[in-house]
Amino acid sequence: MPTAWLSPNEMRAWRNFIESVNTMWNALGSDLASFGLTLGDYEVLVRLSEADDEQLRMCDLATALQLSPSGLTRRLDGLVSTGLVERVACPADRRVMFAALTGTGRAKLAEAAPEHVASVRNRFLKGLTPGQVRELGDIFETVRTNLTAAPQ
Amino acid sequence: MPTAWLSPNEMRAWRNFIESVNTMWNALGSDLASFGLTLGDYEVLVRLSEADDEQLRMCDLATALQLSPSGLTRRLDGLVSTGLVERVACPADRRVMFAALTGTGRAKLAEAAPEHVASVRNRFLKGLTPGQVRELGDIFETVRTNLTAAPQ
DNA sequence: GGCATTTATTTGCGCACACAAGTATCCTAG
DNA sequence: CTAGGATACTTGTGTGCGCAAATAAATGCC
Repeated sequence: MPTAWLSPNEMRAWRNFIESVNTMWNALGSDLASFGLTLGDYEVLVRLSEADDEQLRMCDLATALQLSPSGLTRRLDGLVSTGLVERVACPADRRVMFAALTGTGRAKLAEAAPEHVASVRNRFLKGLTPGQVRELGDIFETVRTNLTAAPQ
Repeated sequence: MPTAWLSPNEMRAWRNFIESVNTMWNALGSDLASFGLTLGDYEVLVRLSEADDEQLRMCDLATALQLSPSGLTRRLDGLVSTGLVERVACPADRRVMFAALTGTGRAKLAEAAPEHVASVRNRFLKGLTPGQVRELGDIFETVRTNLTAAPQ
């Protein structure tokens, strides 16, 4: 297995990448904290707001968020306790629970979204040219496709 | 505060990015699991191996790894218990502890590194052109600089 | 129709980490 | 040389999440 070391360019890309991700994630999270939301909470609200009837089955939501079933259960517990989301039983299949956006949840998302978008710009996209943004989309489309293709 | 929504290109970049990062992180972690290492453990070994005398002060290591002091203490506990790292008291300043690579730790890193490099290639760099890799380095250098510049 | 299998969710448990407080040590001003 | 503050690390506590097991319900096979 002739595993070449990373080239200088590759090393530079990799190091800058991993160093950025963590910092950026923390920054985005603390920007959202003023709304009483975590990044994870926000993602739930976005997914639900985009869904038909503003609700999703737990398992579909877990998949979309790349979360384990139990992880989603717990994350939802928090959102339910603050009234942003509610659990709705499915009449057609009594195994499934829907996570459904409440009016409060919709309002909270509307309140936080502009700030979050500004945050993404500020923390991530700010200094990049339109060409770089396009390239970034291409690159991570490749990466994403690559990752889902190679399961193991 | 005229916060424009994300353009289609920006949205595409952002979504592909966040969707990739989590999956890639998990993949890299599970690639390392066969060596009994977590990604965090591996990072510790790399940093120590690159340091003078293969040792670093805890606080410097914590900063390098973007970890809280307590987080590093606990992470090191694991590595010490498996014998890959040891704590060494500093004679000059009795407050500080060095984290020092052991022979076992050096060997473990040498064993895991080629596989990890292959993993980074396979999970991340695989489908990218050299031009894209260079661009990636540029982009995340901008992002990283941007993030450290804007503390709040 | 009845039983094994698959699917959906929650609960028990453990791990990794952050924050705050505690302890030890060093540094600086007077 | 001593008091106050800064610095380095660890410990107490709580949170978020994954894995495995438990529960419940649907589905498929005979």
